Amino acid sequence: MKLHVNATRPQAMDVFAALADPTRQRIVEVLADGRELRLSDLAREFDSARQTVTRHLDVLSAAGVTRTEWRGRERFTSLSAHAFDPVRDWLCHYDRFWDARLGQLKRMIEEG
Amino acid sequence: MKLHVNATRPQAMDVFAALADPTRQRIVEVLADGRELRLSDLAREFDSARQTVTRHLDVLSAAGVTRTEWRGRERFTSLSAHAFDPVRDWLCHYDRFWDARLGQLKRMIEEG
DNA sequence: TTGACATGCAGCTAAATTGCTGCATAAATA
DNA sequence: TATTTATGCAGCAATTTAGCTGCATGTCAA
Repeated sequence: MKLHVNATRPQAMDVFAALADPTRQRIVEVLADGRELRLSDLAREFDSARQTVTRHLDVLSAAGVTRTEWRGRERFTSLSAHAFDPVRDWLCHYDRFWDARLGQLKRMIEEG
Repeated sequence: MKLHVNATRPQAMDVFAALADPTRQRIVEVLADGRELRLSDLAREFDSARQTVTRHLDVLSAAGVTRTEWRGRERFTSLSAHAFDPVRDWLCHYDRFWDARLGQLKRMIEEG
């Protein structure tokens, strides 16, 4: 999926799309312990073509979930420190909605 | 996207997939103030075919994001009370990972 | 310099997704 | 009863996605 607004500030929807795939969820899981992994290591781990993993990493990094670092000819990928911030923010947004609704409900009850 | 495990307990991935579409995000936004809306009202609101909205509502309710209530021939949709719980849980899971990593880092520093 | 290795880029196929239309069905209403 | 209304179901076309292969490029090491 294309980035919703621009390339520098991934929106929650991009992160949702990035996480809506089982292979990418596995990638995130493998990276979750903080390791930096090479592209070909990931490909071997998942028993899938290197080019396939590349595409998934493109989606993840476009969504800001992962970061890429080049050392010589090797591409290392790790989880971004702010990987899931958009998701957190998105949840907060709707939590506010719900708090307001609970408030309403409370008033309705109190006022009979 | 098919449900990842079974139909009764939507996984975070199903919710991610459900929220990874702009039309469905708009539906969620419209429902967020707690209203119950009829199918045809939603279709009119989004200026799209009723059958298209039906499909989106199927995805959302399969992911546990919305609930459906029938009254006579009318189908009302509202946000589920636990709409985003899987997302919250998913975040908590990775927060634990990060806490553990911070703990490791702390120990490494303290122990030189 | 030469060979091996890590990766990118282009392109192909199968499957899933999103939008639509047409028609059938069931419920409310005149 | 006949008509309108709200919806479901089936199916079609365009787009996107996820997997693959083949070949080109660039880097390291002998």
